[in-house]
Amino acid sequence: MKILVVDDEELIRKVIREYLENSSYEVEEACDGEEAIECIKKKNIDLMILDIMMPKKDGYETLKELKNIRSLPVIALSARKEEYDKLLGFELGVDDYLTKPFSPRELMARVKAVLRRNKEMNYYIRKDFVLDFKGHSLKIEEEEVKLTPKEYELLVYFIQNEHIALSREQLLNKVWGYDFYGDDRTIDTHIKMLRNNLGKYRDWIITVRGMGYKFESEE
Amino acid sequence: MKILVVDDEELIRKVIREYLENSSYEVEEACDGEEAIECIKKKNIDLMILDIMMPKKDGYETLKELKNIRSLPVIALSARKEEYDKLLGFELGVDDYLTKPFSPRELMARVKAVLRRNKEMNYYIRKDFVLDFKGHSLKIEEEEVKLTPKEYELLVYFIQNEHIALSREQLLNKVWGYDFYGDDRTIDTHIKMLRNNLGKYRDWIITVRGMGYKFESEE
DNA sequence: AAAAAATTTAACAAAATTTTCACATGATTA
DNA sequence: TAATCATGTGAAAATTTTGTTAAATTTTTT
Repeated sequence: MKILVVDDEELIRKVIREYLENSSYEVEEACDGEEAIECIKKKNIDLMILDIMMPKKDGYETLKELKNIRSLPVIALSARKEEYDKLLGFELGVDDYLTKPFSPRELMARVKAVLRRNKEMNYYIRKDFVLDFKGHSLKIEEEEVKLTPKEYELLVYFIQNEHIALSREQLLNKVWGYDFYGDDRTIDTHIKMLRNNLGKYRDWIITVRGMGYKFESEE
Repeated sequence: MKILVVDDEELIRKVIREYLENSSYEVEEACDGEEAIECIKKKNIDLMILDIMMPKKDGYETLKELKNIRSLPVIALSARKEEYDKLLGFELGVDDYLTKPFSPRELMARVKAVLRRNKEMNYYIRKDFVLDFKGHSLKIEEEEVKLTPKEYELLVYFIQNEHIALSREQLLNKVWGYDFYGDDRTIDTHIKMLRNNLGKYRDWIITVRGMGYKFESEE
């Protein structure tokens, strides 16, 4: 589980990181909304802890922009209690809320609760791209996209390893199984077919020359 | 348990969602009757919390239309207390009723009560497809469809897991029991027979290649 | 116990998927 | 720029999976 901590105060980030890492979460840091969005685009974040009052790009703007990118559980932090209604009212997708100062213990409890609620990742959603893990189905623009079993498995593996370049060998081992003794290039053919099926999102599968492929949803 | 919250006020939906999710219900939202009907057609909703006064399609119309689609427990919300008799009088299948403003705590109590009362789902109704769980019978176009015991159990399990792809192994374990040591392909034969019996709805049983089968009623 | 119904198995047909391979295309380097 | 190397692509061949039928077996009913 990877958690992104967004706060302009270095000390706060440090303390939160400390606690999260003690509970063996992975931690990324960002000191403003700008950086946060960058990070979310590049890494697979499972939860964001977001300070509302920040310079540059504040919490509200960050949440608004986030909505155009992907869905992500968020715990908001703020110094003023009155913000609460505003956060809920604006429908900015905040899962929980804490006012500063808060006890780290309390934060940890919220983190666990939110992650528990969102645990069963049933969907991978980016824009109008919806992969339904339970239903083994992919929809793009509301339309069902027919994938063969290998294409589906390949896509799932890519998504589980977003942003990471995967060698052909690794793909064969993980998707085909260690006991596959066929040709490397088999993968290329499947990549081709998968790309065709992804339609307008075909270039989310990126060729890493001399190495393999990687999956990345945005630019 | 998935609960659909229908209200035109964003803030109300948010607050209700908050409370429901804290009690670990799944929540869907709709801001008018139109959307609500759409949602009910597409997802497996177990309970609807419905505001009576809404623009576009109000609560009454929504309830009327709902009756043609399927049975579903409903808790109604309204600002005026006098509505209560009307709601019951029109026999629109409202299970409980709350006047605004109400305390979330009160709502939660009603939700739990209604779900407890309706726990034993008696019918699964889609168009003229009517599965009667109590009577162990299936009717299509008013005609009784004769199912063998295995076919019936298989169908029930599919319906309880609508939209979810089920492996042959899982089906064997759940429908046949953990102590069945026969052939995988037994399922295929039963699927064939079940499909034949479903007649014009035969393709609600969808083949998930390389994996198993899933059940999905509408398009 | 016989008959009927339901379930399971096995075999084959049909359909879909996977793999291979040859060649095209595009990138990189000398 | 030519040579080289890695990847893209199309189509046939090989394989796998599913659909279907019919016969064998088990269970239930009469």
